[in-house]
Amino acid sequence: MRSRRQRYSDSTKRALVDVAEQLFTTHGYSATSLDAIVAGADVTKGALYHHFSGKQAVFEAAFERVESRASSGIARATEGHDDPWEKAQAGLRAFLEAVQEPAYRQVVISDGPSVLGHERFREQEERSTYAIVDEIVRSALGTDAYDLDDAMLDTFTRIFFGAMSAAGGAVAVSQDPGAAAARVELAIGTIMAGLRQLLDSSATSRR
Amino acid sequence: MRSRRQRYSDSTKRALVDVAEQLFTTHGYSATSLDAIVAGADVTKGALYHHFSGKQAVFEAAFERVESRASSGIARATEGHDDPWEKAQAGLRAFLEAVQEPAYRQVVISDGPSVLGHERFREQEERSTYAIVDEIVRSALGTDAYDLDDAMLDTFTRIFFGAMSAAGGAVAVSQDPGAAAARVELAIGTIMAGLRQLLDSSATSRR
DNA sequence: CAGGTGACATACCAGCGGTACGTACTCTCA
DNA sequence: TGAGAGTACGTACCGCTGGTATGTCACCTG
Repeated sequence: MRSRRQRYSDSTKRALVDVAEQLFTTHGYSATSLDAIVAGADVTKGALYHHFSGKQAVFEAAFERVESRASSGIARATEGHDDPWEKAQAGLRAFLEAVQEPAYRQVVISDGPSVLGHERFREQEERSTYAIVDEIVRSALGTDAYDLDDAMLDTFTRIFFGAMSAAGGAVAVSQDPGAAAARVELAIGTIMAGLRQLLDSSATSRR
Repeated sequence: MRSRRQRYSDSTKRALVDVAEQLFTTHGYSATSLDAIVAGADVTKGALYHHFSGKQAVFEAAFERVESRASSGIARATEGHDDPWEKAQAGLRAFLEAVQEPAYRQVVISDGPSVLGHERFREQEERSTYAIVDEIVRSALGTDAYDLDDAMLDTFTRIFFGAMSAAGGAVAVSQDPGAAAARVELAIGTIMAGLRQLLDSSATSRR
């Protein structure tokens, strides 16, 4: 059992991240002031600077939470699929769902890259959603029969991840997200089917 | 001939955008102060606020310039190709070149979305680089034989544009950009070939 | 129970974007 | 041609923001 002091500390920290996530989501990073955050959490700046090194660190905490929520949702959707191509479809569907959440759109997609810097942003992503995509791509394309080396598999992951992110953004701003998501699934499904067919045929001819 | 006053006015405005583009490129949007911009252009804030409504408007002017440079480079590369699939390859290559320019990476890719907002950012893009990709996609997939409606063509454009952007980012940060670009060309080329083959076969079977 | 330390609160600062206002130059037209 | 209007700035200032320095008090430990 943590000490009483520790429990108080944890709760204020959590309150700060709670409020920060909400304000960052609704107003964006630069339009959210530290004063607003500490006022919402009912503490003062002293408390905030005791727990975090600055505004960016608060953002980072909120960012991690939003992203881990999204990635765990996707991971759950991809479980229990044996066929990698089916798994890819399920993952894509879950990804398109996750990207609709306002917090994800604002905090991760919109503010994430510029606030954390592309470097750190990529590090974060590679440990969550990107990792899932990478795993799917490798299970689908990484067989010896296709003869793709590591760098090429990486390239394919990057491409698919970029395609999904862009498509997700389009779905999110669409008037009819359901129809848009269906189109995206169809389009990417077609691309995957074509890729699969091509790789299969070249694999047999090489044999 | 414009009046003497007009010429003076134009030159200071251009000087402001020149300096702003450079500072935004090297330090990013938020780390660039208006004081630094006006000092670099050797004027005062009064001049800046006479020509622009604020910091964001200055950024927008720099943004448009950087992007039009990039898109005109891509447009030039795609000229004179009859076969749409060849045109696509040439466009992709030029895109991967353009994305390496520091100004494009920082101003357009990194700061663009969050500073302008995704809404305005997309409007800008749809009038330049995105429009080129859209045109290529439509010339390649928009034939009656493939039976894709307008919304599906839009979806494919979004997907390819996202894939190219992500791939371009990866190329830009790579230690060996040349090799990375070659891998991207190969990967996207494979995807396009597979898509083409699949669409061709389903088009003939439908006939 | 005395000293140390963790968990904040308070007061303050420099720098930032933005504004109000002043001024000099130039173009227009009676 | 010269007086008024408008353009193209310069100067001075303001409120707010992120960040810091320092104080205070509850709690834990020996």
